[in-house]
Amino acid sequence: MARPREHDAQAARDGAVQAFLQRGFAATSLADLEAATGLDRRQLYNEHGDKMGVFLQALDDFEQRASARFLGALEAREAGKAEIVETLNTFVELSATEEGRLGCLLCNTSREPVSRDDARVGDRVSAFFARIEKAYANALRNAVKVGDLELTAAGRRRHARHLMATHVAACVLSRGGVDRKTLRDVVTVALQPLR
Amino acid sequence: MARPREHDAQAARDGAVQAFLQRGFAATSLADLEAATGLDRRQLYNEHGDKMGVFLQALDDFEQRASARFLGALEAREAGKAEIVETLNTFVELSATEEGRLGCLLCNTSREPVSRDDARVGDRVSAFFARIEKAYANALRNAVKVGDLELTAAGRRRHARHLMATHVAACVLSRGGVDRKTLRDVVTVALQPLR
DNA sequence: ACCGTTTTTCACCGAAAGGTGTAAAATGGC
DNA sequence: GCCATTTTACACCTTTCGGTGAAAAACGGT
Repeated sequence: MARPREHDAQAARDGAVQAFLQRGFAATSLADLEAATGLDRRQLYNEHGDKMGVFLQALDDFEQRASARFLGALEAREAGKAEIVETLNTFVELSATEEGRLGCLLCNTSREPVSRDDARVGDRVSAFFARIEKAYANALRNAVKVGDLELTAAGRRRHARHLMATHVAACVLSRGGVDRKTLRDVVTVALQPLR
Repeated sequence: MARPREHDAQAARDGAVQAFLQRGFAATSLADLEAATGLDRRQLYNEHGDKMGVFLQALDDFEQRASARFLGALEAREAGKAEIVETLNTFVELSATEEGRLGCLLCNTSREPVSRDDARVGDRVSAFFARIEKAYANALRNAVKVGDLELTAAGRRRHARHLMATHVAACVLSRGGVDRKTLRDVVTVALQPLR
């Protein structure tokens, strides 16, 4: 029917996510995106309309991947205390890697002006924070059910929020260049109430 | 000797800080800075060399003001448990205000590419995080000395780092649009170990 | 009144930004 | 083989970007 696509759509999306992770929305130019995706800008625009469209897609791609990788354990039906400990420890180790130094695209974006200017962006950031909180709430609920923890419903919500804040702080501090030992201490104290 | 200055230097600096708070480094143009400071770009350049110079000055101005306002109590000689509680509660209330929605210039900057590209920027961000940790460490040390708390030296450091992370998370979540009640819960749990 | 010095103002620069028009290239259907 | 359709490639547009040259304006010293 028509000319077949030559480029790898998945690789292009990954490239866009990577570019935005490194430089943010404002500082990533179309030339940067062309280099990162291997696509001509005309193709990017045919698919996503404009730069913001490319960015929104990258936000969604990142959320999907990050959720699968870092929230999957917490969102699982059988998640419990062990999964909470495991997840936060993952971030400690990650902080020492280049990937950790890039931070989280959603958390990074929350500090960009675009998250205030465009509701679609701000909403995704808020939704991601809410999802993180919900994931920890799920694990806490199970932990209580299994008898690993004693908490009221209100207490569970409070702790879920605190763990979410720790999760976010880990991403932000990691990008800020804070060393692994510092993050180790942060997580150790944050996990204390679960002991 | 020469023509006297007509503009208010302090107001101009405050304007620059405000502009960078709202739009970050990359997305703030010289035209924005002219509007925010009331100065012609030529004057900005005569004083600070280039846009980066203006930004570095704004970072320093912000740190000085933010430290005086939010770390002053913690850094005081007589700071203790009460000051820790008071400081974190301040951020909870601040989150409901427009000022809170702007976040912290240093924390916001940590996700900008410029903080990775220019060592002068990255160093200021790291130094600010370290200063926050030190402020909490000071208050914790006093609290132990007075008998309000029981902690080893290592325990104090751990808790100082955790409080620093909570402090930073409060700034970031506040900018991310998280509501006051959520932040209230975060801080409540974070302060639990001090009870 | 004049001079040296500094501030102020404004016009201007090349480069890079985001975005688009258009035609060649590559297919399946007829 | 030709057509309709879609992808690809490249040149090009306007606007805005960060940054600068140079002259006018406002003083104090003499």
